[in-house]
Amino acid sequence: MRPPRGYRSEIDIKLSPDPAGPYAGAMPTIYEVASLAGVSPATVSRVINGLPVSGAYAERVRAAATKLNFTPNPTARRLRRRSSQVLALIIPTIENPFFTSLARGVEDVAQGAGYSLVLCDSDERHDKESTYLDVALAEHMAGVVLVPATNHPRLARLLERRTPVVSVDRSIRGTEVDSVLLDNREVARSATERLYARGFRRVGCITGPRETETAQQRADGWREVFSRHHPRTDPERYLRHADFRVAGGRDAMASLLTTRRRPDAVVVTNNSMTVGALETLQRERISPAEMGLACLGDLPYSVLQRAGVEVLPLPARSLGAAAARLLLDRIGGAEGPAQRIVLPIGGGPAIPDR
Amino acid sequence: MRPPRGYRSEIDIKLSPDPAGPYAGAMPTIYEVASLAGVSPATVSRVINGLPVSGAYAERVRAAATKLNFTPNPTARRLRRRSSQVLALIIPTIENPFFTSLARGVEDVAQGAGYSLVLCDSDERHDKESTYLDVALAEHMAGVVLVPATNHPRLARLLERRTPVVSVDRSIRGTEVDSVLLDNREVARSATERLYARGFRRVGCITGPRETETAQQRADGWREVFSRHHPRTDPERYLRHADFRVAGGRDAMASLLTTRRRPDAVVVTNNSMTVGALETLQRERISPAEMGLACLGDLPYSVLQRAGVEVLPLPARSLGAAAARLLLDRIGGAEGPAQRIVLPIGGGPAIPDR
DNA sequence: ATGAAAGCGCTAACAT
DNA sequence: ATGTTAGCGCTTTCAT
Repeated sequence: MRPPRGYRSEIDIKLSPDPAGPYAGAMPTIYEVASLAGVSPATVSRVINGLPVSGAYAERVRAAATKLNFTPNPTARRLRRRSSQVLALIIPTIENPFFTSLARGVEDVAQGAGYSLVLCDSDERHDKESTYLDVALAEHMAGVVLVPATNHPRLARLLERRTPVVSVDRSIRGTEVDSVLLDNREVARSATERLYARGFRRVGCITGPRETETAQQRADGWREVFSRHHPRTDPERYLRHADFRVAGGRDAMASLLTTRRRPDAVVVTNNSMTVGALETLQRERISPAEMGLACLGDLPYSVLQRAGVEVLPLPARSLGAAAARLLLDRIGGAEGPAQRIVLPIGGGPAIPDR
Repeated sequence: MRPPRGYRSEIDIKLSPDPAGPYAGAMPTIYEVASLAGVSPATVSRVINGLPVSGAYAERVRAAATKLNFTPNPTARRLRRRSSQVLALIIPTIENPFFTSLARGVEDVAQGAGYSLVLCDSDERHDKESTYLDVALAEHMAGVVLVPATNHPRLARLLERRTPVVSVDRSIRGTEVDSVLLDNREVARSATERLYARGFRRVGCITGPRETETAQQRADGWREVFSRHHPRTDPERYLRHADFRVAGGRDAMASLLTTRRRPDAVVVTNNSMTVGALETLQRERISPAEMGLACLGDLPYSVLQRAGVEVLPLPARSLGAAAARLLLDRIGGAEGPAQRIVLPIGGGPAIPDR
């Protein structure tokens, strides 16, 4: 029998939670609740956790807990249970609205299920991502939603410990984890076709890094349509790889403008690069009629109708929500091979993205 | 003497970290490191924490720790120390780039000092904010950076436990906490003056909710300049209160357009409402020459030079960084009355905001 | 159904 | 300088 801080025997009458006591600010523990209710700490624990306890006891414990303003200490709980009610979400950058939307989707689902969410910004860097995965491991997080910064994230230790991981937006080579993806090829195809339908004659493409899956797939979609329209032209002449950032889009557009027989429209495969591309067009005073533009993904803080930019919204929020649901299923013990969900793009998500 | 999992007496020869053992995925503990190094757990703890240990021992412990891939369990540590290396940042919405920029500022400083950051989205709601504050308390966070959703956040319990709190961007009525603010009045004044300088004759204003401090201060700045130009006009006729969101800006601009002797320019006091205002102008086909616009804060995903919008950047990132520094000072034990830092707006922050 | 007690992994007296 | 040990607050056998 140990004498924990604040423990009171049944004889002790002074039961008030002396608010200005020597340990002002200390949270009450189950021991204090137990002695106030006249039961054992174990019984308090059972009540908190919804295990079978006789009605009378349960009531007394609840009353005591309320009176003392008791909240179970999550740290102690986590140490003992070796698990927590916390999910990690690792995104490549918090400053791209696509990922903040995705985060909202994850958060909606997580919160609805009683989990809290820790948001981590990997800054598109393998080392930071790795660090956060270690944190998730060390902190005994219940699961991880990951937008991988590379296609070989260090998941080994996490998976060894059977912590569920779901990858979103980008897939992971080799490792068997659930993933929620977009039909990138289809969305790029559709964007390209719209520009041709609007009457443009030669549609170029600005996509992301060569080694990035989404960048490749989107380029593939564009290439397919382009080659149909220009069977004799090498599509690579009209394709630029940038880095998915504003500056990259700016430079890539500048480069396309100097191409011999330059394109009269461009598909830009993400929101940030579109902003850059527009900046270049503006600087060169090239009107929307001279150079058409399609953007994959929303530009939430832009007002672009006037500029005639063809925007193809991507269901970022749904992506996050679907990933979170998949993760919660696994946490709940769902077995079976890794799932691979591809979200429809045109179909309109149940949860609107803005 | 207890026999912890994985504990090995000095006699035990089998010292390899059997990777596929019965507890696959279990993290090594200081006990395992201790026995591998042939020292006591306390010594391991001392080495980890940089307390004085003889060179030879320290070396052996480090070798053992490396070999076992040991990481101290943060949960156990937190339980024991009653404190953690984690900061909370509570923002009203992750979907406004102003706050994500601010978050980057906090993160930069936090990470530099070895703290991790938990980002929470209060959704501008008092109840969610309150919940996150409770989480911060229960999780023994080292400190909280708060963009208050209301001017009376529930800080009592946190402060009772002497957890440092810094408010950013908005101040807190009554409570004595450090705060980092902008000179909202000045920035609004400056925006208004620019529009008059550009030749507009009657500059209206769209600001945030009546009860919000920043909304009031910005409106005050506008009112001051407006009244100087129109001493006989009631400024309230040219002021609209909205909710700092896109839809609010849209409606407020629509309302201003129907005003008798309507304004020929408008100061909009945040980025989101500016987007809404622009949408209305576009729909009504009102050109930038007919209706001037100034926006308080960056519009990172917009390309607005063409639209002639006067953008006044706000040092969001610096705001976050300054708040984090203040917080770390307090965590480090800095005493003294609550500080109130007002960041210069025009002066150009040391850390650029994009 | 309830209680006693061990122990999650670590740190901090205290003893040596 | 190093080791022993109690205990942070909780959950969970194991008895009763």
